[in-house]
Amino acid sequence: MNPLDSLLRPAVAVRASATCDGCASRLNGMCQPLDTAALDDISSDSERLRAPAKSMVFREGDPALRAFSIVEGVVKLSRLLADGKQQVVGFRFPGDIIGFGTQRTYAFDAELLTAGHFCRIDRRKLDQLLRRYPLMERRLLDLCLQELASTQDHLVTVGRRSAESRVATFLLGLIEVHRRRAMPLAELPMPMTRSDIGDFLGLTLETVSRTFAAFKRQGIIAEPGQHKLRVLNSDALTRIAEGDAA
Amino acid sequence: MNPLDSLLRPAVAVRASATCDGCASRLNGMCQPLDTAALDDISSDSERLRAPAKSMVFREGDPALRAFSIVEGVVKLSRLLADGKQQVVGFRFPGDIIGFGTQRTYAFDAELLTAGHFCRIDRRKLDQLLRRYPLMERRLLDLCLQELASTQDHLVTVGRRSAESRVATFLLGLIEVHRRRAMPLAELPMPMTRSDIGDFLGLTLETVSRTFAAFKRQGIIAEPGQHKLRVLNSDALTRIAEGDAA
DNA sequence: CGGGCTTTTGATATCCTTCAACTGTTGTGG
DNA sequence: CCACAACAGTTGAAGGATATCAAAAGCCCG
Repeated sequence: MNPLDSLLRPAVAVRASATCDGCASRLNGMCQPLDTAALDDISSDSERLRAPAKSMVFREGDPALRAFSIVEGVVKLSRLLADGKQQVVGFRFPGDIIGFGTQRTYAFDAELLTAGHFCRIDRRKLDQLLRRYPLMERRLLDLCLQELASTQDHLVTVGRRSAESRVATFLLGLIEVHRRRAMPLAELPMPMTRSDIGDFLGLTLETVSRTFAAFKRQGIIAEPGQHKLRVLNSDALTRIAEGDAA
Repeated sequence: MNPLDSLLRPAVAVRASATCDGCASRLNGMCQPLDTAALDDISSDSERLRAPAKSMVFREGDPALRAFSIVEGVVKLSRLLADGKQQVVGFRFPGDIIGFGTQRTYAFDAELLTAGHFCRIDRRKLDQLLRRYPLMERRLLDLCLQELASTQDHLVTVGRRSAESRVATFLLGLIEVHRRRAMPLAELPMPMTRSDIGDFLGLTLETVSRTFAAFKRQGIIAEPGQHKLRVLNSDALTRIAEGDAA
């Protein structure tokens, strides 16, 4: 398992698969094993919606009444700590599914970092679908296991690595997210703030800022504009991520 | 979600449920929703086995040919890093299930810390069972989601807390593990080494040792013998775990 | 009894946090 | 449209928490 997967979702590649259309096509990850009839079911049971940047998709503890498939936008998943700090559990991108599962309530906050566009399906309807199409349940289990594996990877990153290594790992993850989606790699959008990244990596925002500055000085990355990232030397990032100082 | 859950497994309480007998009774967590016929199926499909302390139940990357239900013993789950360090992902106790899922290979090493006693079921047989009893698949998904939630909790612990707070959280988790199993709380077995605990909490073994020493000095805990723990003031632990220095 | 762990404890080093000031950016209402 | 407030990012200096290195003591197994 690749340590970069920390911020990747299950290999929910946005396939250009035919049978899925409209909104349902984006539930791809979930629907992969289904036939056309099933997809029709889902299409009719789900609805699209838009939301502005900085709005909450759902909050930790809210009754988990629906699952969301991200069509457009970047979502930050986080939990609040007693002392007011937050731990960012991950970032989610188009094609990812959030809020699925069988728990009563959501386990974390989901906040949009950019304007967003979702496909939403009611929990009860999802349950019906699961009953009707057992393969979907298997698929959901797969997704969950992959998510578990990537969370464990992230645990390794946060628990045992230097600040430089953590930031390098984060950046490589960002690249991978876009590569898997076959999106242009020249200039990656990076809507999260230094603070978000710090809360994800277990660092302060100052340390993140300094590390970015160092990487820029070394010509490893560039930031051609706000929230835009250009990776100039990903090999160097790989080396740094792997923990060597050499 | 309780931060202590980090080292707890899904609420696989060992119910004194009747229908489950012999080996299958310990697959309780998995079988919970099943009827007697199904349990017979499982009983006949699973086998018991014993293994000595320090033996490996399975290794990261091995083909995931079977799932194990722990009847007796404590198992350490860990992943190896490039630089030779290890990250301990969690500890598992009697009643817990390890190695289940739909992945091709195991995602981590599973090593016995004590002598152990398992119930083992073949992956192919498990798949057949899942096909035959869809409820079991749902149950597996539940387990996975709970595991995910507790891993995220642990992420918070490792990412954002002081050494004292991490150790306190670990100890509270140990208490909770035993409480849930209705085992005697006066003197907890604690088979893991300082090094294991450090690798779990993202600390060095020296820091763990010093923190234990400090807690003993303050009369919060005692170690009446090797690998035995007595918690004298769990309120203090709770306070420390919650991150205050006050 | 001896060898190899594990644990403890000390001294020192270092990485990261904290605190603080300043700059740059964005969005908003006059 | 500009001024200003709020927010995001940068940079510096100092201090602290934890890692690292080292040595000795305790414990278990053969």
